[in-house]
Amino acid sequence: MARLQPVRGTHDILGDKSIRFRTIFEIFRSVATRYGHQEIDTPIFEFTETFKRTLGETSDVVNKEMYTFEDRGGEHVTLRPEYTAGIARAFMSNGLQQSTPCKFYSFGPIFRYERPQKGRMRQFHQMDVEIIGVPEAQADIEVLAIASDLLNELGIGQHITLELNSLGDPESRNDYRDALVKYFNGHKGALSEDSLVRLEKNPMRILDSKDEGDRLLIADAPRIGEYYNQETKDFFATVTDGLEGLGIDYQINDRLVRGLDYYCHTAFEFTTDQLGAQGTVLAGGRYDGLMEMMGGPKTAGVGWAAGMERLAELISEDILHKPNRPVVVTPVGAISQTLCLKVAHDLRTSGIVVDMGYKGNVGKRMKRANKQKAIFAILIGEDELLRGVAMVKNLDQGSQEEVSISNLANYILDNEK
RNA sequence: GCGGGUGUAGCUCAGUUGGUUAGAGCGCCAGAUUGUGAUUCUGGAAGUCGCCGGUUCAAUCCCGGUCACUCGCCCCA
Repeated sequence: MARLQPVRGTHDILGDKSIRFRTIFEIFRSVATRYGHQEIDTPIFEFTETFKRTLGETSDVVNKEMYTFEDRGGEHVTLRPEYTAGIARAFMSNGLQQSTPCKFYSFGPIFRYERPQKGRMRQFHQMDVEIIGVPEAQADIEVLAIASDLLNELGIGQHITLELNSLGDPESRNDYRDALVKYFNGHKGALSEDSLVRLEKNPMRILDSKDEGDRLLIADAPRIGEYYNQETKDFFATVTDGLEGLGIDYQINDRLVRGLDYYCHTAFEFTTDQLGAQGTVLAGGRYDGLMEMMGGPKTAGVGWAAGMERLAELISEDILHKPNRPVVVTPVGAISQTLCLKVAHDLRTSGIVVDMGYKGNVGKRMKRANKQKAIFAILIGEDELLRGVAMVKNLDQGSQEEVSISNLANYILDNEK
């Protein structure tokens, strides 16, 4: 038994969970498709270099969270810890610079070597949306609209807040970073241990700190808004105006920063208070510097990723895309076995969900039909066989009536809800 | 990677101040009911008490380690 368990932080997806995943993905696909996005599936692993270069050597994702290994050919590869780098790589590999704008969506497993918690695992699943090759703020608005539509159609929009910030263009961002470093350097003695490390590696991260002492300092720290140049202000105003025009609520959070190095301008997180410490359900932003950093031509991009497992915990039972309740075909005695197989097959061909047990007497089979929440049981014995009819029992009402076998499919299609 | 909690049947959980055969509910299987389900009744199967080691005449219980889960930190979807 000891080893008959999944690797730490991985889970089997079956039953109710599987239905939840499918429901979310189908709604996601429907929304993304309506915005003209095309599906893209990139490999679940890439050369390690692809992620190292884009995520930044100092990020936690690169330093302690990647599933990296050497394959038999001596290549250094890594299970993807996020989507954007792989999609950007695919964009360049396939020469899509010729075909911008590119609007993509994707769904699949993501891997991070982390300590598991609720809503956080080592293999989890993300849905991803990217618009590549559009420097205009309209793309930011559109991508946020997709997110908003998705959460609303999942029925959880009211539990989720959109937190929005602008990291500014590179000039604004650098000015602000310098000001921040200067400020915190003057208060080193009061900073937490974690934040002292952040000060060296990723100073803007300090703004995120949950440490109480840090929070006092942060309250008086320079605000990013004070360092926006005109271009940044205009860009951000276009985004917020667009959201207001679409009736999408947001909250400016100027402490919201991104862990990844390639973001600029718009950064956002959709958060909830219903998932403990893992409140972020969907997050993303603009990454105009990414492609260049990867060695390609300068290409704008904006997108987001949403965590499937976290969304699956939030959606309510009644939006689930469950399969139709089955109809159960029940031979009464061995004599009608062959006919029942044929009847079941014909009903399936007509699009009806049909189950037929493999053994057992009528009582057993009815019990099983009930357990499967079947809507009808179709009983065919010697008597019915000879007369070309079937006994159709409505398992909700307990009533039954004879229906001619040639008319069975129509009868069921007319009477199932 | 750091700190706290937990681990007894498929599931939810009792229990043993260390002592012979470890319990319940739900679920599962069978029968009452071999041409009719849901209720009911009767019976049954199912546990290396997470794993390894230590203390002890004796450990599911105490101690150590380990694995997994869980809550928080770091970080993130």
